Amino acid sequence: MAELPEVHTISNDLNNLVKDYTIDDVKVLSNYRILPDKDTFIKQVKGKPITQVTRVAKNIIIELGDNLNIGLHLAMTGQILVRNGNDKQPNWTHIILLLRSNTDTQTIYYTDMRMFGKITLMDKEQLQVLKDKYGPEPIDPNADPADFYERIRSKRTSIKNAILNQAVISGLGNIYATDALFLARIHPETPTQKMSSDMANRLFESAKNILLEGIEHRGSTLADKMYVDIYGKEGTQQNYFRVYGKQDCPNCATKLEFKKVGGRGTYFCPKCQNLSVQEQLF
DNA sequence: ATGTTTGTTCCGAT
DNA sequence: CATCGGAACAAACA
Repeated sequence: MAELPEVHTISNDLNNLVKDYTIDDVKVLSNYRILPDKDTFIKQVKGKPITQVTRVAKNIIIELGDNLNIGLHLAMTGQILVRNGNDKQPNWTHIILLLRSNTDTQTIYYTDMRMFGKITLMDKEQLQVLKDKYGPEPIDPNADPADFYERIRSKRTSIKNAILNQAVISGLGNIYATDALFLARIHPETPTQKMSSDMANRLFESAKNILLEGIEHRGSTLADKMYVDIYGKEGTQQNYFRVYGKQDCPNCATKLEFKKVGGRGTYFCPKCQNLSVQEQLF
């Protein structure tokens, strides 16, 4: 659920709220996946100041200074929620952080319905290893479309599969990838080997634009409401979806096709995103 | 009730 | 040996 725009919104808000707070107490309520292990996590984190909250691809990084970082991956149903101390504990809470500044306290709940996410304690070196796993982000001003093209062409799969591979390009998930392909007018099943540099440029630009739009709209909240910001508020990008979850092409009103590509539900316009049209362009 | 659902990793096949 | 596709992970909903 949490793709780049959602993680970006959460990490920004969290940084604004709790930067320079101290972690007063940590409660772990389940056998959630915590690395290296639960006891080490509690011991290492307790009493540490939060120097900054940042983001690496779809990971939230809570920097504690002293060469220590907490990496949070929300996967599909993870949430970070701020509630008043006397509010009811949210469903599926696994971890509670009690934070304190000179003048204020905050309670942060980490929840995850399906428990696909994980929490990793990392030193500087491990954080670098994590960063190195990821391809460039389309929203990075330094990212190079020509490099993107090379990465695409090094794969032998569908373009949809390739852009969901975070080592090729990071930040896209199924929803934004689907809309990015529509905006670039590229059929999701186009073999990467058939991508022209012009198609790659278009796709890179579309991916950048759709992710920036998602950030502007503070992410997308689907019917299941699994993504909300740290205050429990929904995003609005779902109101701007081009083809994801839609019936008809917003461009030509043709009935959209739906099929599994790489195991993921994929919507596309058979007319606007037509393989043979692309070959003509090439 | 069986089939779906957002992300990632791992295993078997190619 | 490297790479790719698909299953698996867990839970809720239709």
